[in-house]
Amino acid sequence: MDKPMPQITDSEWVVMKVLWEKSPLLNRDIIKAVGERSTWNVKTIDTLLRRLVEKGAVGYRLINSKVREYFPLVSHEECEKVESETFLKKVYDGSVSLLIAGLIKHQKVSGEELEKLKELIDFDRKGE
Amino acid sequence: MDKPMPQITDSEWVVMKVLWEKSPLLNRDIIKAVGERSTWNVKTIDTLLRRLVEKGAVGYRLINSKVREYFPLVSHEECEKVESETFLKKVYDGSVSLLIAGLIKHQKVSGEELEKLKELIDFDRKGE
DNA sequence: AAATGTAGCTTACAATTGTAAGGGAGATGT
DNA sequence: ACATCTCCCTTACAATTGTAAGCTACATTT
Repeated sequence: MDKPMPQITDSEWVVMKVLWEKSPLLNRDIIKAVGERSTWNVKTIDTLLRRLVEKGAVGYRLINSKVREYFPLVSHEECEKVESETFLKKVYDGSVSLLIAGLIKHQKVSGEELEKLKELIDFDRKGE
Repeated sequence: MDKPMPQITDSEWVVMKVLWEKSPLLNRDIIKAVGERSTWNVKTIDTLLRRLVEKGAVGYRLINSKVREYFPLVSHEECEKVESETFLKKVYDGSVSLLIAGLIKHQKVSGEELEKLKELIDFDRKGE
């Protein structure tokens, strides 16, 4: 019964992140929150939201005949996973090791982050 | 004098990877190598290559008046970096820790990879 | 030299994406 | 009740992308 995950574009991700953070939200609250994270025109945000509804990534409940409460229909985790897989495959042929090596090479990993990372790894290994 | 990095699409990445692996290459060799990694029609690969030349991501030398030898004009590393940054920003607000946590959560990191990863990290830290 | 193959140039064409404008109908303020 | 505001629906429109086909001119083979 799984529908294929809808394709969520870069711009749409911004809207989704707002809804994943807190939902349900009214249109105006979405506009406001997205507005803080972008310079898009209200109409543009409107379009993004509408497209997300069309794609089945966002749903809503009617509050009254004209006002809706929006909420995500796809989970943050699921979308993260799909995006990560696509990216990994495209750039690193699916190899996480290569990805990490790349991040380090490009100095995307600070010393502090390396520490956290080690903790994460150690924590994860206990579960094996 | 840096030109802005050309935008390289998903399909184009496949062609670039072939050229990064080995170059210069003749058209037919590119067709062959890409053909092994996709089901695209020759004409499609042709178009991708042409677009890459237009974008300035690929250059060529004339071997004779009709045959060219192609090679990358943008480095693998630079492109990796741009893609990684775009992806990180889009999905994880730029946080590498969140990315790693996500990869682990989605079980993209095998036990074996965790080991390699630790080595990488330890190696990297020696350089600090 | 004629035939054939190969590569490059031009064109195609729909879907997706980024970025919005216009209009109408119900909700709300005064 | 009238004006105004919100919100939703329809439409726009160019650029990019995926996916090719057709034509042409050298190059190579016989």
